[in-house]
Amino acid sequence: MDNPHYLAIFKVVNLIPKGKVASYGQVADLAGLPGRARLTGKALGHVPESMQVNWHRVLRSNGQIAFAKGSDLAQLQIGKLQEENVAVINHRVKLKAFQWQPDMLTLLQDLEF
DNA sequence: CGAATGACCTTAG
DNA sequence: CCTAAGGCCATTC
Repeated sequence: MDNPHYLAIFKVVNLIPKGKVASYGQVADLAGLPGRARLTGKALGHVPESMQVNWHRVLRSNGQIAFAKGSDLAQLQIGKLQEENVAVINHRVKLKAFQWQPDMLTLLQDLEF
């Protein structure tokens, strides 16, 4: 893990409140990496074990789970989401009800560049 | 060095 | 709902 952007990404992901979710693209934007959603996915696949990141709160822009249906990771993610009372129907969550709406002011404080 | 490959996104038809 | 085309880019082969 030597990409300097990974840290910013992890930081943003950990700001997503319990019970809410965000998309890869949204995370990338907030981390100062507009248009680089793929990098978010990349980063989440390389989380150092010394770190704890709430990767399960990150979904595709349409609310779908990013992993193949039935895969171990997909099951794990769905389980973790349901523990937080986020309903996952048909491999997808209803964004209208759960998507995170960050408050930019407090967000900037937490990020402190 | 070129080609393929993703935990992606958006627009258009 | 589905496909296709463009964008994006670190990694791996």
